Amino acid sequence: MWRVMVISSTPKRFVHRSLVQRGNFYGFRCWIRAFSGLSDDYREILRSGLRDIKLDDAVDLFGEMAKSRPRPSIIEFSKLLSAIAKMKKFDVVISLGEKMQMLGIAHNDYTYSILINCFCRRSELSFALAILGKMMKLGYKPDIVTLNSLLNGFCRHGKRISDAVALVDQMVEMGYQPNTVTFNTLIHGLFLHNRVSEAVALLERMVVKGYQPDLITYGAVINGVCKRGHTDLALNLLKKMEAERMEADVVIYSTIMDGLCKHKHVNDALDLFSEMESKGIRPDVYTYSSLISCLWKLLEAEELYEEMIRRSIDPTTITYGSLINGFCLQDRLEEAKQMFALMVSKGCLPDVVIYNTLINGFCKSKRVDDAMELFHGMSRRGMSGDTVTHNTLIKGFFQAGDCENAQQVFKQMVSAGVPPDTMTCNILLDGFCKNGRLEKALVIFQDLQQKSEMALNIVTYNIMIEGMCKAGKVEDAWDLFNSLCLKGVVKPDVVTYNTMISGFCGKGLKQEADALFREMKEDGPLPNDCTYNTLIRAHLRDGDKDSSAELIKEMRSRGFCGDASTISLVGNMLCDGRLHKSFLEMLSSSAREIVEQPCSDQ
DNA sequence: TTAGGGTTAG
Repeated sequence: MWRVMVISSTPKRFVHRSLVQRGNFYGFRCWIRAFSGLSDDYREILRSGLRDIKLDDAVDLFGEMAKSRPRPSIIEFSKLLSAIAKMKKFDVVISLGEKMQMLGIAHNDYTYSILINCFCRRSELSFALAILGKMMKLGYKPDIVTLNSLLNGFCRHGKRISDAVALVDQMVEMGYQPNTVTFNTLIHGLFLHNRVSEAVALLERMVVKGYQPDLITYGAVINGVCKRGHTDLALNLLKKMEAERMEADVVIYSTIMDGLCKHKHVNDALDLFSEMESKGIRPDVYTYSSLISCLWKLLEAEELYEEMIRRSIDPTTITYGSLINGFCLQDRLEEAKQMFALMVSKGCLPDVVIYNTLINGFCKSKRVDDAMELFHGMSRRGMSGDTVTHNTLIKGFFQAGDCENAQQVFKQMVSAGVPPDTMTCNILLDGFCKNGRLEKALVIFQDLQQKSEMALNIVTYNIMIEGMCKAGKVEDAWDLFNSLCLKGVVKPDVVTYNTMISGFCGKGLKQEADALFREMKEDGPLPNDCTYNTLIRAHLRDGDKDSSAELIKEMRSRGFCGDASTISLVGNMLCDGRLHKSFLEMLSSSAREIVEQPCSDQ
């Protein structure tokens, strides 16, 4: 509707001076007038400021307000729209805004501003700009709030971060004073577009220009740098806050600890945990959940769980999820299930992620039946699986060699209206290839390429190239590899090259493998340990000691070493006298241990 | 009555 209709309004401002001067008495009359015709319940909801209102109730209230005569003022409508916008139901706000239009309820600058915000949050910038134009035509000058909303729209939009930066400059030129929200929005936008150094620079410029960054500003920057592994920078920012006498809170500390843990500085994280406590900042459920999720390999995770219970910090679904995931990763499935039962007994409702974690754990442990039982348990609770649930089960059945049930789950997924994604396709293709049904995979692959809109990624092609190579169809694989290079839509990665090189080696096409390796070094992805090991084994099997030695040298110089199968091959060749002991020493330091051991019979 | 936004799980 907005697409064809330009919203109209009366430019009159509602608050009249005489009305204000008459004070409370007149205000009371207005109050009565505003709510007459509404049921008592709704009057109460409006009076209480719409806190904790549910979406359905809000929409019903809108209907009542629209029907009641005389109608409540536009201010009441704007409060309601704002409450729905806070629930992030932007599409609902937009459609109610359209309804107001149809019912002849005139918008004002606040409702326009809310609508601009909603269109921006939905990345529908053109509509936001159209409303802005309409608003200005009616004589409303956009204020900093409206402009910040618009800025947020530019920041969230895929390609318009430069426009966002330009908008701020324009705002200043037009005499607007940017505020902390302006800067925070722009900083957040820069991070969304991975422009880390510009975001950090903006924080510094803020300080230079005399704007005091707030906890949100620091939090956003610290989070942005931590997620990208720059934990040193985060710790420096923490020091800077201290220097500015700004007290970091539990969120800032938790964010840095999470970053440290995820980037393998667990001890630093635990130090920071002590530092935080010594400053009297109490860890909360986020702090504990984050630490537990990072420390699942260690006993500390379970200890931390007990500690938080002792300190009366209530675990959430996410805390339990981290613990359950930890047990699953260690294949301690019974304990995972016990934890699941514990969380349910404590009244913490499992969500789809919890189920997916457990289902994944059982599938990985080749217990697909138990995984299916959990899946049925979900239905009994009135929950339905999402794309991840189905992907996990399909993969589980394929890994158990059960193509029929894998297909069955896929069919169920489609009939239940759960949208398959690229991962689903990759799992299906890989499953059929690995279960000796390349032909079936090829049919699906062709359909996907010709008849569907599904975006295939490099993993899809890697799966097919590997499938073809393993089935001995190296020429077909090579055609597919070359078609990738020709089309240029998806770029071959190191795995693509490794798979193809391995395919050539497997067919004894060593020259082709070498040629591809050279091509890779000139104009492709960086070779990794797998590339070298594949080639080294091929050359060793061919008895080409010189080339093998050369490759080993090159591999070691790049910081890689022989993998298990290369070491085992060399070990065997050493035993039957085809190789000299020095070869093994060349491969890796850990390989020397094998030299000391007696040769196996193989 | 309008805006931004920092922490946790598959």
